[in-house]
Amino acid sequence: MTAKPKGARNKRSQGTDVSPASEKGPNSEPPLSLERIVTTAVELLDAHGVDGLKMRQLADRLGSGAMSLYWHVDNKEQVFDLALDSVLKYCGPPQSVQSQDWRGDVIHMLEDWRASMLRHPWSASLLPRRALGPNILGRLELLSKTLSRAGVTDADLNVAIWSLWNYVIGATITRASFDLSDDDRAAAQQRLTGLSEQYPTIERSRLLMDNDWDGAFRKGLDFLLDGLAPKQ
Amino acid sequence: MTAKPKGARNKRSQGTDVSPASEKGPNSEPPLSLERIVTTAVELLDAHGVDGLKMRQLADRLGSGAMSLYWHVDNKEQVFDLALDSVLKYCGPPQSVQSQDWRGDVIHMLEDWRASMLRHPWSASLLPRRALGPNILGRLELLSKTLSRAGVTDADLNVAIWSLWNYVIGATITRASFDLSDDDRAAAQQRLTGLSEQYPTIERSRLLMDNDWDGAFRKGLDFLLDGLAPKQ
DNA sequence: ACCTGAACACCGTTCAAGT
DNA sequence: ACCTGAACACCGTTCAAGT
Repeated sequence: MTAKPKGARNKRSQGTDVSPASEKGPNSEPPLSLERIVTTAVELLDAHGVDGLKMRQLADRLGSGAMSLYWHVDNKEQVFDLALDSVLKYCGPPQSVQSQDWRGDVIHMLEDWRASMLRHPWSASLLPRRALGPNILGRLELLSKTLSRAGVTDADLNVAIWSLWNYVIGATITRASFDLSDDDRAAAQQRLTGLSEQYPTIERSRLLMDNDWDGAFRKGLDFLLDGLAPKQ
Repeated sequence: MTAKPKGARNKRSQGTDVSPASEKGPNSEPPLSLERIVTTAVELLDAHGVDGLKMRQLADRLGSGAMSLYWHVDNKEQVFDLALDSVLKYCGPPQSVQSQDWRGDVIHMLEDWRASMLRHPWSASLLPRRALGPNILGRLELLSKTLSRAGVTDADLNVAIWSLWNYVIGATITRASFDLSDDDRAAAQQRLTGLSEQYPTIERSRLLMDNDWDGAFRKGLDFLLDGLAPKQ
């Protein structure tokens, strides 16, 4: 329960000639900071997935002793929270000054959200289980404001937001986990072919292969928006 | 790589007077079987969540030595696969003989699917990450067949199925994880209230509380079906 | 204020062995 | 064919201590 540093603070010049970033020099590392911990955690998560993030390995990669992390961070859960939200920052649509195209703005934000999560395939499945960080709250606030301005009533607002949330989360988790396991997917389709008399329809359409995920995502999103918001 | 039993086989009479089912009698347990393992695994998952299932505890609860499980099962992953699919069985709509109401049939199956997963809150988040078992494949086959009969062309079929899948998965995972942590949710809304100048819109609509999840689910589903399938 | 190594509790799984 | 205990490798975290 002792006080701990919260925000990121000191930016230091990077001019000194250290070994290339991919090297694990056992010395001459900059001191630990929340910033460095989160950056490195994201790298490890990208490389090894949710189950592949180990506190010891993370400390090792940062060039510090195994237990030094625990001064900056309460526990592993918090590392997940920070890494997750760090990946969800949104900078807004291209030219944003009170755009008239609310639908375009919504689609831009949601497609960017999905793309950010697909760049870090561990993130989507983590998001529903963790506390909502500032970046994801910022996205929800922006979404609310845009839909509200587009004419969605307060009574319908929460339904609209959660429908879109559900759709984006489901689509991204599914897409990411199918991406993770190409072999598994092929094996599954293979196994399915062996049982083609039990599952003739999905076997015929090759449901588990050859899908236009991006197109399908956009199409379903259009249908939802058609229903959720009044046509202008 | 030695041969192992696959299907469930011997049904044995249960007439002998043993201790009541909730007792952990150290002896007089029936022998291990895939069936018993899966049933007990589901119980433990319901009680303690995904992270709360331990192989030792599972064996203990079954009244057998810690390592006996590994004769019936390859590893913990397989326990997850079996428990997951066991929870997804579908018995079909009420009176099913070639129903004319394809839309009602689809909605019935999807709402039943969602309800089954909500009864076992660990299941939804597991489903996208694991291999597809026979029960979930059966649901997808039925969905394909119904939509196909309703006039969805082969070219549009996969898009339709995945859109619905994404929506159901996203909605259920989100709902289940919010259910799991009532306190956390209240705390989150509380924290949000403290930052109301940063997130005024979602604060005002109390996005994180008081939601009609069932109604929202049904509404979004209707919108999707409107878009995906031709009006009759 | 910041970092560290030793140690603890826990957990999945291998293995050689029992019946 | 089916079950078992001992043992291994691994991992998050506590603690008492260093600078």
